[in-house]
Amino acid sequence: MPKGIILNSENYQPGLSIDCVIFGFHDNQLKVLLIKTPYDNKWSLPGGFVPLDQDIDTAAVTVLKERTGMKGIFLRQFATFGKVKRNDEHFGNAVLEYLQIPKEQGKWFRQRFVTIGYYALVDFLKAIPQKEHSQEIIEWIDHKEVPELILDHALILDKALNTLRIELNLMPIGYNLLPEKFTIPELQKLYETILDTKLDRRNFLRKITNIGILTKLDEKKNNVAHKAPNLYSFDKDKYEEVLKNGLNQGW
Amino acid sequence: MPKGIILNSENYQPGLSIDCVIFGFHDNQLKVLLIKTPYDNKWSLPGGFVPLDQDIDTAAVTVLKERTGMKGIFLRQFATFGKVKRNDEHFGNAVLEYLQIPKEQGKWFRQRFVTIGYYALVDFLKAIPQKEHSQEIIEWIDHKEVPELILDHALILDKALNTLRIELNLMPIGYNLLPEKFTIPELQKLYETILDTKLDRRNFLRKITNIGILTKLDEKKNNVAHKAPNLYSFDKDKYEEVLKNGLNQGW
DNA sequence: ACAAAAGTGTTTGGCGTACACCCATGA
DNA sequence: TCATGGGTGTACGCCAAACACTTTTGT
Repeated sequence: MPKGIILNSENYQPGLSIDCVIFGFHDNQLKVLLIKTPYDNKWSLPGGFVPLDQDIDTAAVTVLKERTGMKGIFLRQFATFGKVKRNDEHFGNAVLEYLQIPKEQGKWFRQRFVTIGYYALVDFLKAIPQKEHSQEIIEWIDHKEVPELILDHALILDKALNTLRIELNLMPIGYNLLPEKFTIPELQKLYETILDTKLDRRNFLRKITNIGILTKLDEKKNNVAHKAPNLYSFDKDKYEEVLKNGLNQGW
Repeated sequence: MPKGIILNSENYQPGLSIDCVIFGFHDNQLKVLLIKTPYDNKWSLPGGFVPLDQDIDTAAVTVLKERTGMKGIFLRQFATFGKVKRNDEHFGNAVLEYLQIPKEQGKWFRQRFVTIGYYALVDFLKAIPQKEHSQEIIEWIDHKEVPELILDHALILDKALNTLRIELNLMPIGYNLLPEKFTIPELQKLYETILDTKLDRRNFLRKITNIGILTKLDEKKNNVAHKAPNLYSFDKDKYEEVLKNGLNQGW
């Protein structure tokens, strides 16, 4: 929240917030969009409050649009966090001080906030981090080099990543994180990064093409060291279909 | 909430509730614990509010304990529901009227409630539905014969069941829903009921025993028509281990 | 004896895994 | 020409799916 703009707590769902874990993929790294808090040396997930007249999903979409300039993005609720101690007193006071809110009026910030976690998958190149004001620092950070986060945001991030790992088995994912045209090795790197393992190239190719959502383009990536890899795109229709039905049925 | 006992809204997290989808298994039916609303011909999921000094998970445990008399049960948060319109005006007024609360003081009930959904798996025979007061009607109802529910509870129930279906592929489940000693056909019926399909007996046996969490007992079920099936129990240690690591790794 | 449910084994096909060779390109 | 990464194919093993016969027990 920008300094000086005091939110009217009457207009928001009390004690409830949204936090978004926004994932992007670039330079073979899984990145997370984080915001530096001005009053502390910690970072935070982009988040917001829930207007009384907005669905929680809508509020999450709003956060995403404000922070990436993008609409119609893959966005999914994954968990809600509501430990009594998740707002520590220290945090509340630091915010109040920074925003110069008298303590009596600071009830809003010191109450326990229950926060609903959403994670989003976005095309790194299309999502331009948006500052809410000129001094704000908002950056893509490699998920392996995440600095100290406020509150329980580390826990939230962790849970988001875990959810992503599990959902990777239930649905194809690259569609949202890669540009329209991409190569199989790029897609594989994405999977490897998310899962934090190495995968076999040949087996990966077979498995991913067997899903039937990829279209091999008659085009190769250029300006590239070594042999030029083939470009692919997602078959949107088939992708949607698989999304609905799921991948690994199991039983 | 029992008639006449007016809750002090000061003590609860505003605009937030817990709803529990409590599953049991009996007579080859997947059952859900539901409560009849006194002021309407609809039913509702057991739920409650979140005391300011309680974690949301704790509040869910409390609901479960109040309603089944059981502690230490399988309980899992699965989604949070917060559409603006999920509290319809009509519902709020009906509650207020029944509880004889003046409309001015009824702000608490007419605000939009965001509700956190939990689902629980319990041993039908051990969980005795607990009334909060003598007139209350609380019953196990076959999930295929669920009557009309208030608000968006049908949606919540649906989502819970869907989550259960998905998690069935990630972990063994019968442990929580069956008595200590059970037969393979019973376990199979449970799976069939949850998934709403028929499974092959022989393949099911192989698959389920291959997981390595079952102990074949030297004992058969008696007082049963036809050939007496063997009794099994879960190997708690191995079960816990599998729970941690998950079943279908996928990638 | 018969019906209904339980126990058991085999075959087949597909998918996951492991692994090796050739090709294209920039340095 | 060499190093690096990309593309392709094959053999093996396991698991899942399909399927039939025997056993037990109550009626």
